[in-house]
Amino acid sequence: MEAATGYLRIGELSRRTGVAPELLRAWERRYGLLQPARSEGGFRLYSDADERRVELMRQHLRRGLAAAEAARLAAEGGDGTAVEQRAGSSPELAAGAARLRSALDGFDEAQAQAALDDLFAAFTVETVLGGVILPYLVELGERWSTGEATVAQEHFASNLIRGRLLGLGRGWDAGDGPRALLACAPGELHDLGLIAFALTLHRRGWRITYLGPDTPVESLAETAERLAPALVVVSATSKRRLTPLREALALLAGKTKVVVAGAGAGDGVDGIEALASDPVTAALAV
Amino acid sequence: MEAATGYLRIGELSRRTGVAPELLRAWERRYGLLQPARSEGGFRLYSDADERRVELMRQHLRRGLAAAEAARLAAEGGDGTAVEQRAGSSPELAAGAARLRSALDGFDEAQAQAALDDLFAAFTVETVLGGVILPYLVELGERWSTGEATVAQEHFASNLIRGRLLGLGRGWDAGDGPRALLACAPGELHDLGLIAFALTLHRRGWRITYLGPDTPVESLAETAERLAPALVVVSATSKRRLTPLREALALLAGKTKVVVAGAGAGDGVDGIEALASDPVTAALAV
DNA sequence: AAGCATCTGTACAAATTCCGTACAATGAGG
DNA sequence: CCTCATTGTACGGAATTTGTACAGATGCTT
Repeated sequence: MEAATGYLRIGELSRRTGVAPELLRAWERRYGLLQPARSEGGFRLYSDADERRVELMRQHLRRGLAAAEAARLAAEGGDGTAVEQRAGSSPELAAGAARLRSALDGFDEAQAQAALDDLFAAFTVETVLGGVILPYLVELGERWSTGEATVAQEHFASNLIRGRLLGLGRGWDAGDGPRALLACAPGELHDLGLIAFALTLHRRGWRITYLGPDTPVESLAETAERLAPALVVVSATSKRRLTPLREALALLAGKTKVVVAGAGAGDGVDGIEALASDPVTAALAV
Repeated sequence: MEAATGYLRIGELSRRTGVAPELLRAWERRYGLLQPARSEGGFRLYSDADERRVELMRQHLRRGLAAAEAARLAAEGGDGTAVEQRAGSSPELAAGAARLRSALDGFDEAQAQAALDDLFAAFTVETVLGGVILPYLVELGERWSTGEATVAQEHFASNLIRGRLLGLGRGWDAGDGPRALLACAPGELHDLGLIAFALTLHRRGWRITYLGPDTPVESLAETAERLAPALVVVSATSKRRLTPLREALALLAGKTKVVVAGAGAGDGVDGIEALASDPVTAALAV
């Protein structure tokens, strides 16, 4: 990290951020995004905060915001991640998350269901997924890997949440939108992230065909052949679940658009695009 | 904090929702579905709330509602500004309630069932009962008493809902919890509140014996004698249905615990305890 | 002083959006 | 069968937004 006093000139900032100098000046002039100090001779001297603002600006642009709006948000220092924004701006969401967590940790089904009820009642599905459920699952995974959480806990929580999410997905293959075919890679059992992704897609108008965890490639290919979906998504938490599928997926990708998702997707496999790690943001990007 | 809402231009909103820009403008002009802010040059700037409204609109369209109707519901349900939402308003639950109400008012059974399907899929029984169904029944009663609703409407809605609730109650006699015996007072025909109460009790582990509307005291006493329930509940919407039963109930109360419920229960009758007016909270209190 | 970086101001072109109006398909009602 | 309302879509000229480019002058480093 750069020292707080380390001032950058425009060329260096441009190199670091990948934004052309002309554009940096345009953003300053048009939106007041940056207010760099000046050297004696008039050169712009950017601080670390300026660099952060540029990164934020780029994030917002990548998500499709207009430059003017992206600049407005970036100038306010708005954190780019929807999760933290929402959790930070809403004590109710944080309270609901805490309630859910303590109920699940204590194997208290009734409390957990009630907490989920309140959350879904007060917030949109996307907000609850991205702001509570997915973060909880990540945390649970970490606690499991460090031995803080038991297998039983993980199963209890997963099954309860899976039931709720599948309930939300009722009728998700109806309608007239494009169809998406989703499945976990062979051997992969963690399907909650994929379900969250499917839910978000459905709420954007997609029809969903969900094959579930541990799906053989043949089944996937066969189903894809029959349904001719607009998109096929394969999810895996580890890269080693995907590498054996390279050839089959490449073959499939010749006919339909195929993407990989989940922590194992990395930057994509053999030219097949990878989705963002956060299912909700990923769905918005499709 | 206003920062949470990033403003989208029409192209990005179109990409995210899959609705053509022309159509977004048409919905705005024809139904006032969206009221986007404007950039200095006149470009539309949509908020997160607008995006939610479009999603809702699409959901309603997918279920076969006419565009005008879908827009009315979407505007109603998605009305919440970020602030209002955080205050505890409930977009999903409210949207479902609006859909149910509109379907029941229009004698549209399929739509009503579909709305109930979605509600029960997304929320627990208690939440749907307490948050949608019972409030709707109260409102319907008021509209009926002011002449805004017809008898036919009230019957149609009651019967449809009764069918659903009794369906949920299938097998509520099984289990090994304490037993509750429930009946409406003689002359009393409104049993939906009592059914809601029974459902909630059952989900707390109770076994239910339900005698239904207009139950003679003798039948009640007889059944109580035979089953020896841990609790007997008598429901009535008007006090005058209960007063003739005072002696019989007092006799019964000597052997088992007896409570009265419903709007007619008031503060209790002759030392017999009354339940809270809201069946769901009442059941939780028992 | 040479060579490169940066400054200000203006300009431009591609992409996007605006608005009003029109049109085609659909279905309900007379 | 005809009429009419509804609803999704299309067109086309004008305006806006936004990334990029250029010119001439000045600053910084070797």
